[in-house]
Amino acid sequence: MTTSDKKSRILCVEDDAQMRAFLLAQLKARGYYVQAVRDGAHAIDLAAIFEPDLVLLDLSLPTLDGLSFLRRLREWSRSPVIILSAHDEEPVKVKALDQGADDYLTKPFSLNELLARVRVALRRAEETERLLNSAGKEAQRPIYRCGGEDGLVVDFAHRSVRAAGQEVHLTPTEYDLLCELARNAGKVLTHRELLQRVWGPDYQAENTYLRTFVRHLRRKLEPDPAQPRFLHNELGVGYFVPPPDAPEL
Amino acid sequence: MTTSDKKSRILCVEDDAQMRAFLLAQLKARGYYVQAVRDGAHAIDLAAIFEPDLVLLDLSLPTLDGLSFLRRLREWSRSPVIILSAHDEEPVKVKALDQGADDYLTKPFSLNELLARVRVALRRAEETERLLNSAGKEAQRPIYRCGGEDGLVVDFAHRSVRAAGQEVHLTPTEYDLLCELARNAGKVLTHRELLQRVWGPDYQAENTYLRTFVRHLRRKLEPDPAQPRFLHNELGVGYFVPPPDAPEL
DNA sequence: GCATATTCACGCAAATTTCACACATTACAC
DNA sequence: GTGTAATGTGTGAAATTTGCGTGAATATGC
Repeated sequence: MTTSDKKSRILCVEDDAQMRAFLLAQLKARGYYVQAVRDGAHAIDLAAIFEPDLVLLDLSLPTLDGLSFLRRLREWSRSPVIILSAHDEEPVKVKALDQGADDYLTKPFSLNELLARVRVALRRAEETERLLNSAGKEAQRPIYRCGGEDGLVVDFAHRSVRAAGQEVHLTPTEYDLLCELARNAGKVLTHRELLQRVWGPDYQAENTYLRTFVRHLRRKLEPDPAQPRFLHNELGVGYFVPPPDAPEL
Repeated sequence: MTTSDKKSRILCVEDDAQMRAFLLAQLKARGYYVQAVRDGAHAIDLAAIFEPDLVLLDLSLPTLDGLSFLRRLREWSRSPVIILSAHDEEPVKVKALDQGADDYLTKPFSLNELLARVRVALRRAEETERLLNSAGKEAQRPIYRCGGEDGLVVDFAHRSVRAAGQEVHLTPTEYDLLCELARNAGKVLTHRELLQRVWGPDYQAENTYLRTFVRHLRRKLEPDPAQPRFLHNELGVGYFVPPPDAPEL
């Protein structure tokens, strides 16, 4: 085994107590550092503190279901997620995978296969980690800030947005769109890219959606929506937001 | 009209002719750039030339079986690999995953699930690509630079152009034309070539378009449009831009 | 019923296409 | 050499098409 000596951290989000105990035991026996939690709401808090290298996620959860948890997590974390579900329906799988899951196993599953897929996910994550470190790392900032004190601030972890110092409420789709732009600040994202990432792969031609939501965002964020400071259009190509302010020292 | 969303490249290694044709058709219909090949020995050669972003791999192949191909590929490539196999035995799955495969689907599989898992793999790969670019700074970002500090700079990744230190706005067609020239800097591109690549194969005779857009570009980029420094004409042949500056040491 | 998402149609601005013509360069004749 | 046609190139400005912002109407879900 040529892996680093540091234990990989696995967060296990599972409703069923028996299954939870089983996974906990098996994973710990393989030398992983495991935390288990029962419902989605707690899982979000725990994920922020624990910073897992991998998440095992049951889809049917109390308080906050698996897919919602996944979406929340993906707003600020790229940790791989393996879904463990009792449902074998194709549309559910496709949806989960498109919303950011890395793998999907149907219960009952083979323990050895699960372990193999865990190794795959951790192997990938470790690879990108190594690439980043060798290239001169720059961790993704958990906050986008632009335009100084009375400018625009997006806090990915808290899912909150401030404009001109005021907290602004955004609907889920509005927030997702803004996130996508803010995470690629300074780069023009094409209509296709935005539609695919926010609405999914079947909506790549629905330019009307984009226009509508861009308008909503501008109404809520821009001092003067007719002359955008943050949400710029590149005619015939797509949209972009300015690169973030240089962090002060 | 050319919308330059670069297609993802998929290599499909599959024994069965019918399945191969099916995958080829379905993937092409989704806008991927696909190459298909019948056996493992040829697949290795093709992978080296084609440089796929993703490999779909059948396990049972003539001349060189799937797992051997996978091991050979992994000696020099990190491209994600999805196994498509008729075998559902757990030990085979585990072995394939541990030898470097990223996913494993058992035939018969649902097309939509395969497509979703293809998207997952490509999404991951693209993410690490993006992280590398932002971390490695401009070192590996493709850029055309010519004429020193107050010269011409084209940043292909950000779709931005600077001339004489000033950011310049280009329309889609203007940008596409400049890109085509900058990508082949130092080489004269004929009228036909340029028209074909920017406007499409039906416009090879529309020399007026070229003249108009060359003029627009010169107005925006050249200090003195009447005496071009960057956008030169080869009388009776076509246009070209000078070779890029030698990278400083 | 309220908040959110989807869909539609119109006016305006930007980008592309099209046109008429001026200016160069080459080729050939004388 | 000079003159002249032929071809190719640069120019300005119209006509046309396309894309975006907008308000508002209609679904959908809690």
